[in-house]
Amino acid sequence: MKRVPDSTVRRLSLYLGFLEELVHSGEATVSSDVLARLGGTTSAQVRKDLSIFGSFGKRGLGYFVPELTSSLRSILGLGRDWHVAIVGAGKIGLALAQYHGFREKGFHVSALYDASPAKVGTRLDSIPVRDVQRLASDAQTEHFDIGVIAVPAESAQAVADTMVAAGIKAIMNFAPAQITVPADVVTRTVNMGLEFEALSFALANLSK
Amino acid sequence: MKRVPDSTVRRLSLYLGFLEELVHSGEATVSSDVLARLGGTTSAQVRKDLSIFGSFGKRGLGYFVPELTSSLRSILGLGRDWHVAIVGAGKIGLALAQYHGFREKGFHVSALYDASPAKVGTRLDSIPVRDVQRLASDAQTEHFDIGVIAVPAESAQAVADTMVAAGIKAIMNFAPAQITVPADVVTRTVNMGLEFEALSFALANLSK
DNA sequence: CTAGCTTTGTGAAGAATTTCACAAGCCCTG
DNA sequence: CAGGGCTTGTGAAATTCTTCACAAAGCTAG
Repeated sequence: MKRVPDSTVRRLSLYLGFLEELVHSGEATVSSDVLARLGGTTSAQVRKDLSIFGSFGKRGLGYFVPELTSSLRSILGLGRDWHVAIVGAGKIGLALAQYHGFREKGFHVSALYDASPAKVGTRLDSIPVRDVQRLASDAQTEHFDIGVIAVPAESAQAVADTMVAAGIKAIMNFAPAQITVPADVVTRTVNMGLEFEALSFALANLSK
Repeated sequence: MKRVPDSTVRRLSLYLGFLEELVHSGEATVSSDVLARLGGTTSAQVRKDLSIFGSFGKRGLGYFVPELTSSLRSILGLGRDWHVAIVGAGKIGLALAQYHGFREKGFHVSALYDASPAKVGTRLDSIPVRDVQRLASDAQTEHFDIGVIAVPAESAQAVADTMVAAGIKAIMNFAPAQITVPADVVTRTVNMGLEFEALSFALANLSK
């Protein structure tokens, strides 16, 4: 398939969010111009983004909201449930495990791991916290699509390695560390420190 | 000043992280090639990134680690403390308030706000949770550099408006919502849902 | 002091992404 | 069913970002 810019995927997710609101409010159609305004971009950009995947609109009319919504869902792979294993029952791990927005989007937290004996055995919202050493063997019976790293930077690479060994092909990393994985594994790192530093940079250079 | 690509700022933050480790391990100099390898980019990219801000290296030798570290700190505006006000004492708000990494980077959480009477008046790590209605008046005596939005999507825009009214010029938004602010206010939105959807897209299209 | 090795800084080339601009298609009105 | 008004889809242009490639400069050894 044609290479899809990361920025496009990001925007498609945004459009999907708006479309879901539009479905809710009963709008039948929407134009690229309206989507653009909601998403802070241009109508040409919206059309280009969509055109990568096909032709979804009707000239003179726009896009049918329910149709486009389900097309985007399918493009983004949201038509199914993804099984998520979170490693790290600290603040971030727990916040994610409890966040219901994910469940609705099809991300189902099916397991929660930690290395600390104090946490292993406790429960969170009916999800038991298991020993991270069991991850690889658990993965043979349960299937995990996505692994979430929510541990301190020092252990991030070790956890990533465990996940790779367990056959997980997609890793979301919340640790402020660079992780390396084989080419057939996808990773994304969310580093809040970086975001704040970008804000700091912008503030420091506001006037210039 | 010359426009600085967002991607460059991001990488500079990364480099800074590596440099801090190198300072720690006592390295005297570092080459663009080493930084590139640590950051998963190319040496030319590292040099271009730095060249936007000046000339920091010595030909044939590389960069002096302590010098470059402090240059980057200063470029990123990390030479000083930023006063942060968090609105929303839910999971994300609390996780941020308690995260010590920020304090070390100069981000000082000086106030925590919430709208719920049940939370107002409680304390977290010595930080009292105050009523969000007080934000604007508090801002007249205390100065807040950065506002963090950690509330549900529905109230995000209202909180942003309050922050703008309080004179805050930089907003970090963790709510899954688009917020609009005047042109002289900087915002960044961290939307975890979007990140997971990007992972979902990648998974769904792995083979193609 | 010179030769050889290394590494920076940077124009210029190349690649990727965004914006422009317009023909083609669809709907509605009369 | 013809004309006017919209809105899409898309090549082409413009812009932005990355990579290339090499002269300039520093360091070391002899």
